[in-house]
Amino acid sequence: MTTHAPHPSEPDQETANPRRDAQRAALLDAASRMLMHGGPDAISLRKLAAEVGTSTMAVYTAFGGKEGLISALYEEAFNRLGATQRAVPRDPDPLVWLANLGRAYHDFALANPSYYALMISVTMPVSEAARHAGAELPARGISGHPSYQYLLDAVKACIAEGYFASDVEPVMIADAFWAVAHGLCSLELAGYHTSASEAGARFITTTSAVMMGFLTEKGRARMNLATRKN
Amino acid sequence: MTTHAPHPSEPDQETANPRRDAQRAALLDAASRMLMHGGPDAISLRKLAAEVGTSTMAVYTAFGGKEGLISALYEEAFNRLGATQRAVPRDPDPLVWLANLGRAYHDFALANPSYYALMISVTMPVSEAARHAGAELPARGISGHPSYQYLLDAVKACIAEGYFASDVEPVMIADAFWAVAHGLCSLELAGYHTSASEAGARFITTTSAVMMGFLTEKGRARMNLATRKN
DNA sequence: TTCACATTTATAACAGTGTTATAAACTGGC
DNA sequence: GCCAGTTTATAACACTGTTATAAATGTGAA
Repeated sequence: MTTHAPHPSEPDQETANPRRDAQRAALLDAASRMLMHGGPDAISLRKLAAEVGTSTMAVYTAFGGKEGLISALYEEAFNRLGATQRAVPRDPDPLVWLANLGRAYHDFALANPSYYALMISVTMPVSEAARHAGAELPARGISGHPSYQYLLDAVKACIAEGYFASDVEPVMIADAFWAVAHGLCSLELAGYHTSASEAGARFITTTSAVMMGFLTEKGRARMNLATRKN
Repeated sequence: MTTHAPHPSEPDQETANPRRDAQRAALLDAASRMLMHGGPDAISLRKLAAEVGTSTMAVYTAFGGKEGLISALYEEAFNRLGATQRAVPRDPDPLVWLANLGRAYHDFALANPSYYALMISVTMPVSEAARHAGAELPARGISGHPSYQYLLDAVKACIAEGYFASDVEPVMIADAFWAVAHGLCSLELAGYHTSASEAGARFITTTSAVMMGFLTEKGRARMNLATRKN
């Protein structure tokens, strides 16, 4: 609902038109609501224009078309995810930090299912079809995004601390965690897990399992101490 | 590819008339091709009817509509996955069996990206929108399907053999492997992994990691022996 | 202000889509 | 051959995103 307008940190010089930005924000907001209500297919340019009180042409001048609007929502989704990851405190223990990053990812996916589905849908093989249609994808996906960098940094810290084996590439470990988190969120959003507490336990169990897989002997010993402390 | 309809010399089983089934198969076949070409959205009932040489009404009498046709493709996808899982030999070592099941899942997803995307898309939060629209989902998803049963059996065998801890529910372990495999396939199909060999290595690394996480002390010792043998 | 240029808007038309009502064609059983 | 019961083809309906066009609006300089 609060699509942030230009603020002190980054003054947009080129688009200093408040009227245009307001309508653009209103369109994005209404589109976001439609997205959350029934997925990307539920976004109708006509209904959207009617809701904001303009014509469909506004979408074309502001976003270049429906695809551009969805790309904007796509960016919004990654920004929201990045914000949740940024909010995770950098714990002195990198394993704790990593676990908290995972929990934040999990919470985000469950709190914003439509946004999560959107960023996944673009990330899915459907993108091949979209690419074939001549459309350039909005971004390379999560890689290169700040949210992935946090994960990678946490993994590197775990390696530096001696928790994880140093003979495995950090990117591979980070991708493993990413894949696990994504897969778990997907299944959970599909409704395969009855209660929320069970889903939480499942998330912890599975992420801990893959964590265990990358631990060194020394790291495993430390891990056992940590679990005993809890 | 399709049964020869004109000649009535076919031994008529008690099943309904072969002419109808032939057209139904032709429609499903053409729809499958459209699906593989550009995803579910690329399936146009008009183009499909034109390709088969009939009208759009055929889709309604055979499948009840587009949704029914996609449901049929959905079932087809699960049947194909089930066939690949069934083809995996039941190795005396359940850990090997489990690993081979994972590889088969991986191979299927990469060989049939559109089918995989379809079964995932229905499994994804978009289903909530579809359910809200009044449509009943074709099935409960992978759970309850033979392909999941193979996975669950392999996990149970690993527990019985002493590889995996017996204090963790088999379903939870199976779901963990399922989530990992799904997440890895999703990311790979999105094109995040450059070479196929790297993707294969990543799959083995990650699945081995989560495997390691569920191993008992005894299982870990046996696992080390196995890796040494390779 | 006033004019000229650029942009954005609204309207309508276009090419699609899935779906449905209706009437013709076809089936299988007598 | 005839007669229900289906299935089909056609056309219409209600949508969709997109685009051409012209009016309205905003913008910037004289």
